[in-house]
Amino acid sequence: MGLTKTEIFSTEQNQLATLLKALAHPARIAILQRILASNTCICGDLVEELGLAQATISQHLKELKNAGIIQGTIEGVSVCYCINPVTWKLIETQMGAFLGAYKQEADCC
Amino acid sequence: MGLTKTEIFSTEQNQLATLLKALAHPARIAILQRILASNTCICGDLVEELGLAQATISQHLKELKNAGIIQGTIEGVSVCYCINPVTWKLIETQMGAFLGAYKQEADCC
DNA sequence: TTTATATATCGTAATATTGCAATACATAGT
DNA sequence: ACTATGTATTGCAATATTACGATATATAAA
Repeated sequence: MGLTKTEIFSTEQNQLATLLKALAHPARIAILQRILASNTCICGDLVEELGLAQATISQHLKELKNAGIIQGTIEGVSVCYCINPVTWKLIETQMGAFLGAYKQEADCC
Repeated sequence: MGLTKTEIFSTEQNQLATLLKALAHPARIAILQRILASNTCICGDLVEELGLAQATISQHLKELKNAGIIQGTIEGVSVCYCINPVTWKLIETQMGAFLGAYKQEADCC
């Protein structure tokens, strides 16, 4: 146990859950907001700006990369990260469909 | 360690992360989709339809309830669950702002 | 009151996540 | 080659999550 039973759910359910899990940490939200705010690559900077150790931030960046949410390019000594537009669009689409499925009708509870 | 450093992030970052975390499991997405599909309360039913033990589903329902995403009303022997419209709206707003902050400009990476 | 049914809680095992120090790696400049 | 700088990886401790059997609780029906 302690292992999610992915096999009993649909591919879309698992995919959306995986994407949301990658977003579901304040440090990763902060990292993404920092990238979004600059509207371009972010090279370095992140370690000084967030109050976390360099190893911790590198780990969060790796998770975002693994989920396909960001992509990195080596730029000399440092690495530049930016949003992966394809995955971002996917999140918007899947999340939009999920959230939009709620039609607020008569209150029942 | 093993404990998220919530104190170094903003209230909004922590709130969004908490809400997304509650959604970030295929079983909980499936539960919510089941409620959304019926467009009304769901009383019972969930245990037979998902392939998880009753205790496990009850635990997932509790997490969704704790996050304020669903609300339950005792209806005789069973309990009826439905979407909490306030929280659902909050998720839509916060997530919309977060995702909408991405303006796809020139590719840099 | 007893029984049946539905849901919640407890306890526990397996696994995952978070955070960081230490260290490795990789590139730029000297 | 050596050094400095930025990032990744490793190893580990603390904590959280997932799943479920067993059991408790609560209401309805007999």
